[in-house]
Amino acid sequence: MKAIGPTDAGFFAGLSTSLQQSLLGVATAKRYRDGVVMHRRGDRGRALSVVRSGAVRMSNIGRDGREVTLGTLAPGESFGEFTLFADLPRQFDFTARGDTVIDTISRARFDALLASSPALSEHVIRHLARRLHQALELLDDERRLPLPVRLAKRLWQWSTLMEKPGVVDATQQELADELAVSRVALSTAIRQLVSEDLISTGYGRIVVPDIDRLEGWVRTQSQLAPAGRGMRGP
Amino acid sequence: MKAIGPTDAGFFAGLSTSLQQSLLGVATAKRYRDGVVMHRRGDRGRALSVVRSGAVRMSNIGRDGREVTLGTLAPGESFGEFTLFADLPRQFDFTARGDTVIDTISRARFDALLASSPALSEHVIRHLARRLHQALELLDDERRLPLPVRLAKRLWQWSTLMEKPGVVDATQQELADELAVSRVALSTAIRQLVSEDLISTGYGRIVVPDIDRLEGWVRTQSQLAPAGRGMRGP
DNA sequence: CGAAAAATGCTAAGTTCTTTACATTTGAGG
DNA sequence: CCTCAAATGTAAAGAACTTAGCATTTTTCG
Repeated sequence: MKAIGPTDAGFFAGLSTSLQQSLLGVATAKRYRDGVVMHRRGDRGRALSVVRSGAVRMSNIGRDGREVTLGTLAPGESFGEFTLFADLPRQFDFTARGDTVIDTISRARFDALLASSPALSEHVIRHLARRLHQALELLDDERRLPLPVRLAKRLWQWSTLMEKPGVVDATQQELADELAVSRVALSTAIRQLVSEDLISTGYGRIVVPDIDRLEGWVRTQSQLAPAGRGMRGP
Repeated sequence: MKAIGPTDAGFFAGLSTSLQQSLLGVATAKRYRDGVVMHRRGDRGRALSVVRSGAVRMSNIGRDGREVTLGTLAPGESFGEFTLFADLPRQFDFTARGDTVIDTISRARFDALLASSPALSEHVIRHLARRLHQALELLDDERRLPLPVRLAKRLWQWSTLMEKPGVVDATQQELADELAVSRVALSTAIRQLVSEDLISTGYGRIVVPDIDRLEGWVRTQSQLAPAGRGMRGP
């Protein structure tokens, strides 16, 4: 899965160039190979991390020893906010997916910048609010939408982030993990989307021939007001 | 469901008394009767709301017209952060549950205070980080834990918030909505907890005789490091 | 090229949850 | 106290998903 960033959810999105440079100036780049565990649940390291390249998988281990994936962070996206802003230990395991480079900013350095820059404060607030919004939407989707729609939505989102828009490089097992279902269930959902000509499959890849049409289908199926651009009140 | 606040997640938790008073000073109290819809998805009203008494249910309407509850906010908890900090429209419908009083602070007034108080800024950041943390934990729980454990966890959390600790006043239908399962499935889960002597049932109520034991059981079943007080790194 | 590894396709049994339906119990209000 | 509405208990059928297993296709790499 090669993604390009930064995305809307990216930590730097909407931040002034000068502040971006201040932050990157105090950041340390670290490189991780595929599969390397960067942080474990419970760790108390205090730092904000931004994915520069590659991807980071957030996961947890169930009582039966199996991993449950919570999501994958694309370049531009960040993690470690809790260790920095809420003084909480790491909530999940963080694993590099593919060769991955992470920019890390220590809490001390971040706090120093934060103290001297109200604009950065505002930005962090906006960033956290957006992240929370996304998390709640994900929760809502998982409760409300049938699997094929959830899959389509995820594919739509990813297809726009990929190096080649419309080509999602991920195995069915990885997609199944992302959606927290079995590979068999995912396979069935894929078949449905294929039969509607919304996607086509390849070896280790899904191709979305018409991203806009997929988006439209998702909107129809989830049947909610756009809520992105949003409707005036009464 | 009568709860007392403010909780850990409450907006005012950890905020200095003087700032609390400044905020409440510019707040407007509004009263809603049981079942009244306060905001609808897509509304663009910009204000932060804090539950003073009663409760607020967040929900959404699926394509088949049925409501899906996302959670219930107890006294002290807040909503509307997105409209204030991320300039996003309302994500859900907000409905009063029982007679409910809400303190509302307009965006303009909040921003004014925010600009003049770095301490408030810090507080908002901490608050949002905590909320995000909770949301991700909920998502993780939903993916990882079987229904009886999820139910037990919710009951444990609620039982500590209630007016009478250990007594959760909610119907099985309401609990089922909270957990996004059918009443039949919830009933089965309740039976399991009852058979382990962790809870007992009443008419419109669940009684938790030993909250600590319930907490211990949940921890055993979810089998994760405490992560609250948390383990040093290597 | 050829073998091994990885990924997909598919089947079948078993589990969990939903839907629907109805009987029973409990509490509220006249 | 009595009636009715609300809440609970339970059963049966069906849908969705899991688990396990194996065959087939595709890629990788010696």
